[in-house]
Amino acid sequence: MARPLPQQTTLEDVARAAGVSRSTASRVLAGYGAASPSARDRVATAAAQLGYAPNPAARALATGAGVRLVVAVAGPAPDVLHDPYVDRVVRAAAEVCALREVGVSLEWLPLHAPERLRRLAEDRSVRGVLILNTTERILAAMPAALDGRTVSIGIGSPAVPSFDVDNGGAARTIVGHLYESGRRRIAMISGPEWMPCTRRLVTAYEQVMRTAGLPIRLVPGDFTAAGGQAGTLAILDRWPDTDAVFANSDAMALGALAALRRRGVEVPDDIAVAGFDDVPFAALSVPALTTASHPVERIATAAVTAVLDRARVPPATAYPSELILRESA
Amino acid sequence: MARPLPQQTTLEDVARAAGVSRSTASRVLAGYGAASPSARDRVATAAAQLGYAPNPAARALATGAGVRLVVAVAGPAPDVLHDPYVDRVVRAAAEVCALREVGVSLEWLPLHAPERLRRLAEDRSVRGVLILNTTERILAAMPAALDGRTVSIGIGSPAVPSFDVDNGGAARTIVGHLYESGRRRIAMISGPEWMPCTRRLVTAYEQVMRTAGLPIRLVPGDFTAAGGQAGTLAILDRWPDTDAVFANSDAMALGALAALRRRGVEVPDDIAVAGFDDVPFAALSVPALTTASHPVERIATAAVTAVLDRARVPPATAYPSELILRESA
DNA sequence: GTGAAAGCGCTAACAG
DNA sequence: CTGTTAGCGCTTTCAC
Repeated sequence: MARPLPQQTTLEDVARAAGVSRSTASRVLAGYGAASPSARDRVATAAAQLGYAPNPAARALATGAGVRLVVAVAGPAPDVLHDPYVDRVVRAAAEVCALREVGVSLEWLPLHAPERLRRLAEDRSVRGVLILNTTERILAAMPAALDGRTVSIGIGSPAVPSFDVDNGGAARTIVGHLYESGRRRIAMISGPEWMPCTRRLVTAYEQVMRTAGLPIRLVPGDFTAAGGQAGTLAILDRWPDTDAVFANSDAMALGALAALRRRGVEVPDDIAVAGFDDVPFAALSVPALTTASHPVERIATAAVTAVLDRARVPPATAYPSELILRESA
Repeated sequence: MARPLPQQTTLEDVARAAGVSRSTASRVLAGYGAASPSARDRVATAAAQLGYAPNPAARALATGAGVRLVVAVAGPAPDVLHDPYVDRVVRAAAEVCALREVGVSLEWLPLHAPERLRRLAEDRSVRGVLILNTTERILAAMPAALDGRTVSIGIGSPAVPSFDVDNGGAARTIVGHLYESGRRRIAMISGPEWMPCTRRLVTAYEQVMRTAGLPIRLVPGDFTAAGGQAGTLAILDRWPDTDAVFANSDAMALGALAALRRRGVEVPDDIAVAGFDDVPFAALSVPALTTASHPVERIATAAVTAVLDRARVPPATAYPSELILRESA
């Protein structure tokens, strides 16, 4: 046995001090269930005086509610966890969870083994699951036991509410901006194929371009700076007259900037470059990066709050992204 | 009551399948306490077959061990939580914790109200505490009830083991490198005054400079890019012949680069610039930033593992930082 | 070496 | 509106 912790005030103590039964105290503190104003009052006072704080473990055991929120990040390999975006989500989640005395744990969800979710479904310590990089396949494999305690930052389903940036709208805004500033031969470096958001960005880009009667110039990327450099060189090779590059992540955009500099191409004079994400250093690059900013923390907070409170939420909540105009486009 | 979760296999089930009592099964699974080889074997088999996983909440309730790890970040204001460094630590912690089915929550620890720790000490859901930006004052205010379940990334005390980068050594390496590459008028932009690591970097810098008979040129910074710009301008003003700037964070170094560019100063030809941290974009700046890389994830993992396992660890573990030579110095 | 029994702190029927 | 009662799943004395 671990060294005993200092005796903490328990619900029993509160009840005794308030002169009611434990159940009544429980009801009052829980907020629902019947309770006379006087009882309600005495319990509240006693709890405040004694500095009562419920024991989450006991509560979890009694209700079967679970004590932790699992952030499950889908991806082809465990290294998807090592991404500043994941860091931001986990941090926001850990902050929200702290208020409710629950903790966050972080796991990789193999793209091709969505049955791993079953383990989470059966684990009674799991209060809720937040899925990142959600794919159709994962949604299809979602165990029913997870219904009502799973949310997605990304695509959703009837059983899994979605909280996400309006990626399509954001892409249209960026491409629209490039168009309005006179660019006509706009290339795009997309993200990894397996990510659903990639498709949405690609579709939005293609729509805008086709509507404007402009050529599609699309090369695949991988969200890394190296990938951005490679993609940019590929674009320069295939379509030398390109006058704008929309990289679907800031890391790739920064890579694009590096590649162009090395080639002696002036940004934005010869070629405009736009990124996506607004990472901290997008403002510090040379030239400073025009990009789209996403309220990641706000989204994560809303998603986590929804799952912790078992709130009824709309099947999909879209968050606007903001165009951040700087020097590069 | 939340919708009932699917029935999970419980210790009772395992015991029944193994033909022993719950207590015996518990002992076997816990690993200590007496048990005949045969019982030991049957229980292990049954547990494996049934895919038994203990319920952490129940265990926590029975042992009083707690179900979450709190990452407490010391600082003057709640916004200390919003820092990529904190994100990295929390993410690493959440990854390690997942293996033990515990969660992480993140809290601000007011610099001037270390008594907040008492709340954590009394909270029976808290399995352990990881303190960031630890100060002497906080160590002094540490409740005894937290002994044995608290670790620090930063300075430590007899009661609180420390896991930290050898900041002094790292600073000596950086300043030494500047010296060896011929710089003699080396200025430093330090971090916030209240952070203990600031003092260590300052001391190391001063030692090296004094030993070499060189002038001390120190300006305060705040770890932000804006602060780095301001600090650099101040340095240029006060000591126009400065030939190197050591910014105590990459953000400040990047700010320094921006300020110097604006002033038409060539880096590294006129002035060398070195950073500290090796953030992802240090490699992408122009010129690419020479800096020191710290094994943040490794440190966090070790610290969290130590506190979760109640391991006996040395009072202080120092991790080496690595000099990352790039273009700026 | 093993099992019976008590209890961790809380919630939620269910009678009154 | 309130108290009684029965657990949630696990650990841990303490007799046998």
